[in-house]
Amino acid sequence: MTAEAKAVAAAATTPATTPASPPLTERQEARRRRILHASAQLASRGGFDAVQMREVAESSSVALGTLYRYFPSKVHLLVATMQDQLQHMHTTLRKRPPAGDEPAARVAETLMRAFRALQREPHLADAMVRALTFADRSVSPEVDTVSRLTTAIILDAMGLDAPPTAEQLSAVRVIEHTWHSALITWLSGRASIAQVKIDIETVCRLIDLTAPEKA
Amino acid sequence: MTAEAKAVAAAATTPATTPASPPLTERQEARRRRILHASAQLASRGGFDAVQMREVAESSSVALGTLYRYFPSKVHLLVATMQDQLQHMHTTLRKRPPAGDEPAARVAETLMRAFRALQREPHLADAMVRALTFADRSVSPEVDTVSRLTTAIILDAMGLDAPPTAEQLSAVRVIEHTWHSALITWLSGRASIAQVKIDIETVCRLIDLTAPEKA
DNA sequence: ATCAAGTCTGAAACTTGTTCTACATTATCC
DNA sequence: GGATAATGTAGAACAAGTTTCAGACTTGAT
Repeated sequence: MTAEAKAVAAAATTPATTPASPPLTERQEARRRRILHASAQLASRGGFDAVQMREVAESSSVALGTLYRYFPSKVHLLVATMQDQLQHMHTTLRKRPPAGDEPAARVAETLMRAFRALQREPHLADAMVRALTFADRSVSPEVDTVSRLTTAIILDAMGLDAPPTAEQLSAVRVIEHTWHSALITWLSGRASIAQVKIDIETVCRLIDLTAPEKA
Repeated sequence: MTAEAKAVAAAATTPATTPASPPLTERQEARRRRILHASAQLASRGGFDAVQMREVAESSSVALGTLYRYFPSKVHLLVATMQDQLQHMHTTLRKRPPAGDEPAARVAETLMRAFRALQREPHLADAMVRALTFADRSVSPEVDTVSRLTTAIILDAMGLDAPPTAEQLSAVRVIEHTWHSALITWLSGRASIAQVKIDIETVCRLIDLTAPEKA
C-alpha cells in the first residue's frame, strides 16, 4: 500500500523531470494540481503550520486518504510544492539572464533575485524551506530533485563556456548550502535581509577562486 | 504562565552563558540535568522521532507539565541539548588545538574533528541538527546561543592574532551555514562523509580569501 | 456489457506534541 | 511555625499528522 502511494508520488515529480512511473490520467493530473495549488495557497497565508493536511484535502476537494496517496506526508507535499515553485522560478530567471561580467556576480545577482521573489511570499518560503531541511531519508529522492534544480539554476547563472570542473561543482554545492541556511536564519528572524545579501556575496567569491585559470 | 516557563528555560541556557534570571535551586538544577540527559539518551537511540516528550518526562522522573515548564517545546528541549553537547565539544576541542599552519587548515581540521564526533552518535546528531534548523522564531534566542558557540569554536580554531575583521566574520558565517547544511545532507543520506569533507574544505578556502593582507 | 483491479470517499481511530485542571509539595517571607 | 505564592504531579483533554477500512466509483480488458 505504501508502495503504491510511493509510485503515485514518484510519478508526480514534475513535467520536466517525470520518470517512467504509471502515467496519471487527466483527472489525476488535475487532482494533483489542485492539491499543490491548495498547498501553496495555505502556505502563503501562514507558513508551515498553516498547511494542515485536512485543510489541504478540503481545499482541493479530495479525500484525506487520497491526499496521502498522492503525497505520503506533509513534508513530501511541501517539497513537491517547492519543486513546482522552483520550476516557475527557473523559467522566469531564464527570461532575463543576469547582467554581471563575472560569473560570481551573475550568481549573486540571480540568487538575490530569487531571494526578492521569496520575500514577496515569506510564509510560502517558510513552509517550503522548513520542509526541505526537515525532510528525513524517506524524502531524499524528492529533496534531491529540488537540489538538482537549484544546482541547474546556479550553473545557468554562471554561464560557463566549458562544463564545470569538479572544483566548481564543489563551490556550487557550498553556495547551495549557504543559500539554504541563510534563508533559514532569515526566516527565523535571526538575520536581516542585508545580512543574507552579504552572506551570498561572500560565498560567491568562491566561484572566482575555483575558476579554471587558478589565480 | 508561558512567561514563567520562558523564565525557567531562559535561566537554563548554560553554565557559561547563564544570564540573570531566577537562579534555580539545586533540585531544579538536578531535574534540568536529568531531563537533558534523558533527551540525549533517547535521541542517541532513534534520533528526532525517538525523543518523545512523555518518554523524556518518564525517563527523567518528572511530570509532563514540569517538562514543559523547563522546555516549552520539543524543539526547545533539543536545542538546549545541543547547547549542552556543544559546550562539551568546545571544552574537548580546546584541549588539543588543531595543528595546521594556516587558519583555513585549522578550521577545517577542527570541523572534521567535530564531524567525527557526530558520526559516533549519528542519531543524536540527527535530533539536534533537525531541531536546530526546524526551530521557528520562538526559539531564536536559544538557537542564537548555539550559533554563538559555534562561531566561538571556529574563531578559536582560526587562532587569530588580531580581532576578526568584518570580512572574516562573514566568512565564518558562511562556514557555519555550510556546516549546518552539509550535516543535514549527510544525515538525510544525500551526501557521503567524503562529500561533507570536501564541502568543508572548499568553504574554508574563504578564510584565506578574507585574510587581512588581501592576496 | 461485464468483471476485476485499482482508485476515491467519508469517517473513525490512533499517535504524539501541547495545553489544562485540580490537587499536593516546596519555598519564601513574616 | 504558618500563610502564601510558586512549583511539581497525575492525568484528562485537545490538535494535527497519519493510518485504516468499508463501500462507491473508474478504468481497462475481455
